[in-house]
Amino acid sequence: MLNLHPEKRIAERPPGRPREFEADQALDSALVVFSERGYQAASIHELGLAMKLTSGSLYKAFGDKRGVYLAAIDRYLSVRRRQRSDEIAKGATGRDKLERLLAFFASSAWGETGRLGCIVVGAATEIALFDQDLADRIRSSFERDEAELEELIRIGQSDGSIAPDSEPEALACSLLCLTKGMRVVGKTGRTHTEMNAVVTMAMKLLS
Amino acid sequence: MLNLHPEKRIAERPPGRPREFEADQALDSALVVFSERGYQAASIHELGLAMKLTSGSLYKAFGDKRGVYLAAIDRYLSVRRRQRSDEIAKGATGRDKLERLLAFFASSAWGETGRLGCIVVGAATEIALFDQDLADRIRSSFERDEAELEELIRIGQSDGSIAPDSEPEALACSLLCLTKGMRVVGKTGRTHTEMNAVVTMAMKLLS
DNA sequence: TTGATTAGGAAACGATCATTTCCTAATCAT
DNA sequence: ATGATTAGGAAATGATCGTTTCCTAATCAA
Repeated sequence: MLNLHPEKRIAERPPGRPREFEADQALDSALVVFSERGYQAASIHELGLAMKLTSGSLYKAFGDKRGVYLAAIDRYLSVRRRQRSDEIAKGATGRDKLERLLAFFASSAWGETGRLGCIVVGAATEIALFDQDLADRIRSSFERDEAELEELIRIGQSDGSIAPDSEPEALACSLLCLTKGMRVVGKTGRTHTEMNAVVTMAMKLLS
Repeated sequence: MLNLHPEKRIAERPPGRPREFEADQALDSALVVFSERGYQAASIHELGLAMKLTSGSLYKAFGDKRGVYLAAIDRYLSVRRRQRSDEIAKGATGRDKLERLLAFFASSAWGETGRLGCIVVGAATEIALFDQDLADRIRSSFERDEAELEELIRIGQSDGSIAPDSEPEALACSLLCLTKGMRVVGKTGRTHTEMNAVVTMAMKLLS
């Protein structure tokens, strides 16, 4: 008898011995190592310890160190995007949505989370110049952030919660710089209060 | 006869074979390598090529790789501080001084200079967590930047060029984040126009 | 049960890297 | 001129790192 849904069966359980680890969970552990140490300083051994994998399994699952890094970045971007859109959805007006988004960035920039740093910011400063694939990822992530900011500004201008006279493009670029900078400054150890004050200050730009 | 000024003679020409390179010039070359590659990825060989020094001379002059890095950072901070205070001195009012300072940061964040990146931002994201000496350097550099911004804001409030109602501390922290973020975003390749627009936008915060 | 397939994991490999060693070269004081 | 001192530089060293190899273990299909 013909198997009418072979791809479904394979999706449910691929051939061979099953993995003993959750890829996403392992990548979350790798993310911590990469975030605080950067790409170059994170050794395979150190990654293996954090991910609870030996070098062999790690290479079998992700190809090479760069593969782990790219997968960790993709995982990070995916999780953050979901969290962000959840936050934005809670806002009623464009202004409210934007403030929630800025507050979301701020909440990652203080205390221990702030010290950990942002893997995307790290990638931008460390290797964006020497890895085209990675450079494209970073660039498109930044463009997405910027476009999201600009969209919220336009929404706010439409619903009257944001002054119509400021240019959405320039404002979005400025807020992009501000949020990325918060992650850099946050590496030196900042407080919740300080980062909240930055958000409050940024909101003044919307009049 | 007693040499009444031995320290002066030594300062003019120390004993032994003289150096065949200018330390500051070599550090400027090292700075380029460290800025674009970061600390870990910059190899001694690569540094030697850029600085036109062999490993031996490099170790004799700077101790080790970390010594080159710290010296390059100190050189960078010293040069930038001089350029900055020169720019600030040109401004008449507090507002004018502040705008010149922001424009100075912006001028390093676009085009090829922007792609090169900032060694201090790189150090903050890459190794600030694992090197106390370096962490202190980064922190004090950021604190100095922030204090300078705050001072200019207060000057502007005194001479009436900046609105008296905004809090200098929160504003300085925000501008610190903004300027550091410009260097991160600048790594992805931005235009003079974009970065100028960010400065213009930031100036709106001053009323 | 057997074969195919994939994961787990220890060990080894080859390359690279930071650092040291050791010799030569240049300068100054005597 | 000679000794002391420091720089220049090639070569070697020891460690580490990313990666591969190879064997065992687990799962499914037949």
